[in-house]
Amino acid sequence: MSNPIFEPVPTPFRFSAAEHDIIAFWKEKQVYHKSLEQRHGAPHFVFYEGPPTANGMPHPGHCLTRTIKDIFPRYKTMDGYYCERKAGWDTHGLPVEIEVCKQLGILEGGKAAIEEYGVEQFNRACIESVFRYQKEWEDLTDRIGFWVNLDEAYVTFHQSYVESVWWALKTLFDRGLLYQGHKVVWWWAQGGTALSAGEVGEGYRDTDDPAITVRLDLDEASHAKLGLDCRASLLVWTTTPWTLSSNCAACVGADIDYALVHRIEGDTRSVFILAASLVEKYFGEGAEVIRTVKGADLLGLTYVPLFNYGTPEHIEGGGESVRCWEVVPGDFVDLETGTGIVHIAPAFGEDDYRVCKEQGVGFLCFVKPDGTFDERVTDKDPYDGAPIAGQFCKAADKGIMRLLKERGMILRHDQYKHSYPFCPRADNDPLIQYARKSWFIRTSQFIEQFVANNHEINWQPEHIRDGRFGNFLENNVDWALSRERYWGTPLPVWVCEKTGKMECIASYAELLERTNVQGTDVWAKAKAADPSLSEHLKVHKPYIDAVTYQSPFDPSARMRRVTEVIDVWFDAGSMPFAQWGFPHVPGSEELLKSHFPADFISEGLDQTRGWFYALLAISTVVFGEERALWPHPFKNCICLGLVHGEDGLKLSKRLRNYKDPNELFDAYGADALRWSLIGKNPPTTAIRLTERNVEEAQREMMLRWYNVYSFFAIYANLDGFDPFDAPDGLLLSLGCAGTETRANAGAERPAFAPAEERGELDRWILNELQRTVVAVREAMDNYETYPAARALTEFLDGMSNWYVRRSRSRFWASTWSQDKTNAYWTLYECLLKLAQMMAPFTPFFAETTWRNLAGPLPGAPDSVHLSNFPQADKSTLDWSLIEDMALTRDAVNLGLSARRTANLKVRQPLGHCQIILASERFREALLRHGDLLIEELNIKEIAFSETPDEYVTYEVKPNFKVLGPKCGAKVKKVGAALSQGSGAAFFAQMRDTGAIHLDIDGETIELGGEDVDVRLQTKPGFAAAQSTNMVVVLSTEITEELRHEGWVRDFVRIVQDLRKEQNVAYDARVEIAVHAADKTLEEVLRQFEASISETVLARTVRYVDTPPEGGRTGETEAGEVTVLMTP
RNA sequence: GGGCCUGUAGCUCAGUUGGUUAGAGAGCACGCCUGAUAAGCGUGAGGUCGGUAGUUCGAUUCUACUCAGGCCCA
Repeated sequence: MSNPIFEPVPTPFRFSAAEHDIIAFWKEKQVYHKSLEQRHGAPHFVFYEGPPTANGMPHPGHCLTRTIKDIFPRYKTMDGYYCERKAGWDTHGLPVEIEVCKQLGILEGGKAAIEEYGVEQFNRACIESVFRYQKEWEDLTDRIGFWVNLDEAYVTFHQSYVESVWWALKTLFDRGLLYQGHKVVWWWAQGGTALSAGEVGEGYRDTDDPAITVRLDLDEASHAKLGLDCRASLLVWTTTPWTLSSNCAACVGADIDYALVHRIEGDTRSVFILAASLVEKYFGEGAEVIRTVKGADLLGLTYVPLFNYGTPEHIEGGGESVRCWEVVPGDFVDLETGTGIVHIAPAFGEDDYRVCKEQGVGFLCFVKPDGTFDERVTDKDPYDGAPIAGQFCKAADKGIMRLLKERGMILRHDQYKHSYPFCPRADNDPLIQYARKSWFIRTSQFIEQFVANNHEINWQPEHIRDGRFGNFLENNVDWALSRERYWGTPLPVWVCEKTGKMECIASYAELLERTNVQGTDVWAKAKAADPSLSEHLKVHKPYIDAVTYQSPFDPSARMRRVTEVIDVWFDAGSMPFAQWGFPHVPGSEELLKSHFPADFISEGLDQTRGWFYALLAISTVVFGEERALWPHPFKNCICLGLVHGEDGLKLSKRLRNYKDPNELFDAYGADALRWSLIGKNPPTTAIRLTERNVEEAQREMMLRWYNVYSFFAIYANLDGFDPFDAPDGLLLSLGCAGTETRANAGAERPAFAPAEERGELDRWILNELQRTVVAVREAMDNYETYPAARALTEFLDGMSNWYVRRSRSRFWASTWSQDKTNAYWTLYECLLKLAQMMAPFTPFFAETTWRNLAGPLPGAPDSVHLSNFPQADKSTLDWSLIEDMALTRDAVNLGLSARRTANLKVRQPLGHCQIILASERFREALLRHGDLLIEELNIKEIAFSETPDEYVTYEVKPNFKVLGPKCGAKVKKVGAALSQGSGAAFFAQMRDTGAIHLDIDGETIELGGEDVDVRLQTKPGFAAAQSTNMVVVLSTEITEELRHEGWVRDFVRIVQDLRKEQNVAYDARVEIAVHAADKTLEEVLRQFEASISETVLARTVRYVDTPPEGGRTGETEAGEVTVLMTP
């Protein structure tokens, strides 16, 4: 032991400390860079990092994404690919602006407050805020073992990135795919800004609103069309009376039935039109329905606007061709609420806007951006005479309703409780849906291509493709690109101030090439005044806004940039090319070509409509539509489930329902955390990150692995096992370079023997190893971590709980034999290959074991991550070996179970056991492992019973899976016939003639061996246990000889316990003094003294008459013994 | 309100051409073993496979509806 081959393994093992050592080792030796260099010239495995934002703290959910993103690149690199991992940061957008507003204390002031503060100062604050938590992010990345190149990360606000995005927008602009229109947003009128979806989601709460049913009177022309001669009205329902003045259409479902209901009001007759199924709800049972028509029959009917300022000249984009106040079809009409006819105000509803656009209906808006009615609204509240104009829209509801009631236009007035969003920044301000001028990309034109492209992607889980993502694509609407904000990629469109004609600019340099460029000095001055300003700010607001040039459309006019910035999703989705600065940066084209499309990406499920969509949409639209090139820009995508907290609910900062990842790292290690995330269930399902799970992962996987590793290291060092003479075949399979074989200098042990020459147990575990390699590769190649993790867990279990357990005595053998050599080589290979297979999942401990174990191996890489992932040939697997061992383990378990039932502890040897088999084909396998059974069960012999009827009864049942398809409905009768007859007789018939004949309804049916299952049932009164395959019956007779052997084992156990207690070295010899209370026991001990001494390494054994001073007393079946042990 | 996902042991989860004794882990209880030892092994208890109906000789599995939870959207 003076010069151990392997580093002694510390006990207990500190995972966290060891991981820090590994991180230092990776850094010092630049292992990540080496892993790349080593694969230089190999096929690329392309990975895209979805950029996180570093202006928020990383939380436990990010542990999962970073783990998955690490696993596959590591795996593929070990498997021979070249896989760069370029990090990225998402830096623009509303979340950044909100953070800064909070810092500045101007959050509640809306956009006006930012303008007042100054856009220049504001954006400088933004750029500083962007990397607020960069260190925390980098620390997490390191600590969890995510290998990614942070030094060359792409950053979305960098000039090269912004210009790349500009280039993409210009290609769209030039192809006519970028256009201006309206976008209905959730609008915070008081703050003058649209809110992000997230913010809107936060603000929903239950509120009471008026719900009124209003009549829209059809005009004369429409009366005629319906053949009516009296006043006729469509009934519409709304919870927002203030939107009625901007009504432009009434929407019906083409397939819905509508009723024309006749009513007498005073002395006038009227007809009301509404969904047929709602007539009773509105008019009671006795309503007179003149007739029923389909929605399709109502299309094109026109009606009189509710308010007199609803006149054609107010219609935006007006003119002869624009229609208004007309019945149009819509697919969103439902009959749950309202009348089946929907009031359409395109300025105040997304569906409304869409349907008007599709139908060519005009646009009306009488509400200003600040939420008040404009001057064109001439009505006054009949209650107090206050003008509606100037009132806040929602506040005007009351006056408008009074007005309509007075005119007899309201048929019904209810209250309606529903969930409605308020501004989370100012609780009492209701949000309104409001159409804003906006820029769009014509994505809806590409739906077919999106869908086809999507179909080529391998999604994990699979249902995303046709489910969530597929549905989303099919319902695609044009991408609303622009944002009326400050900190974002500026929309690179310049407008001629006279003609309104536009140009799109693809880079700053291109901008400078224009005629008579002015305004660049604004940036120059700012930079001169403060040289610390980031150069990248040049392409941002407000500096870029200052740059103007002479209009090519009218020499007297200037071109000025539009004011908007763009959606941050467009930034993120542009990363395949923008990360290289394509096409402006020299060399970017080659980089793009070699890194497109990605083989693998992964993010949380919530990114379906975010990054995943942005990537696919931009790529499809920008890089063409050729089917042959699909899928792009990613081939495989894992959609991770959401990480939930300790309580199973979604992570919440407020509830603090999760532990800081760093605490978990310290307590259990990053490996355990990683394994708990991917090894316990598929990462595509919702995952609970609990301390218990991490602790469990450590115990189940890491500690078990550590135990085997430690076992090996202890005995290999004791025995001086040195793998220096590993044959080339083994070296090669481990990915070691191999060197000249060193001379077997004075080795006392037998040489390495090939697997096929080793014993059954060795061949078994090596087979299991092969099988595991096959399973892990199969799963990983299909981007499924969970089946891979299960296969690995099972392998480790077999290795620890069966191979090592069964092989212990071989390692302890005092002299080298071929068998001992074989055991060492077998376990050694298993541990090394396990380290390689686990390396992608638990990179730290895999590295720890590899570095120690492979150290003495000629030509072994320094790091497991520089080695090759194990190969395996499925066709050479010996399945019968695997099955036989499973059968043997089954027999052992049954024997142990029987022992327990009979209360016979394993230390008590028994004479024999009888095994009764359900099938003779098991016999040979069990015979082959007879020694193993004898040892595990501590019996003298095994036998296959000649008189099974003595112990068991038989039940012969149909094998439904086989028989079902053959006999169909007759299986039941077969089953009945079998259960009525004697099981033993059927079993005998089957055994003797190979078939069973049954008479069913006068027809003879022959059942072969495959057609039936035989079940064995133990008769009562035996120490026995059964499974589907066999029954194991123990002989419970204990002869004197057996009893004495049991005593000896009791005694040995007491001494061994003492050795452990006194910390006696594994190989140290001792003297013992014994006092046995029972004289017979002493005699027995004397009789077995030689074997006892050998087992417990005793030089001498003394028998004394009184319990020795300081001795330890223990209990045997033959009473107390007291033992004193001295070195 | 719409789309998608999930409901299997007290807990966390497996379970594919539909086949009759539905599994694992951890926890619990009991026991065993121990030269891996702050480990290891076994046994046991615990199930209307969310519910209802249908298809079928047969449904945890397929279909429809329904209930509960989650996510995305509204």
